[in-house]
Amino acid sequence: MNRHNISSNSVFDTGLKDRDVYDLLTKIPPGKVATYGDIAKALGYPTSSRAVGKILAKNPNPIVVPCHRVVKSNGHIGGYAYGEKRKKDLLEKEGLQLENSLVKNFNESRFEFAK
DNA sequence: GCCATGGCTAGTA
DNA sequence: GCCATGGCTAGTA
Repeated sequence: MNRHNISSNSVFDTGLKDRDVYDLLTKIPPGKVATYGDIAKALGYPTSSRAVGKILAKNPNPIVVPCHRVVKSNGHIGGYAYGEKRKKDLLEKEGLQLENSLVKNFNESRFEFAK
């Protein structure tokens, strides 16, 4: 951080913006999931899946931003700030079928972002 | 240097 | 389950 950047999300930043990630997440309806890579791609950073994970780890507001609807590309549910158990419970409550930590019918459960 | 990834492989059931 | 990779960021100079 320096005098040219008021924050890491400054308009002078060239990278992925936290705000854009959070905004996009609010579009995923209950019962659907997206992958870290999907989010990155939809925002124009096709190789930034790990950066998305780090942004979600900062977990701004779990009430309005459904971080729990973001999973790994192989269907594993991935991590969660409040523990994987909690993530599973939330996803199941929303109607997703899980087998251990894997999303059943993964393809059918994926949300497609508008292009 | 880290890591809430991803994808490929070995090894079990 | 392992490891290669990308991209962020803490922390030094």
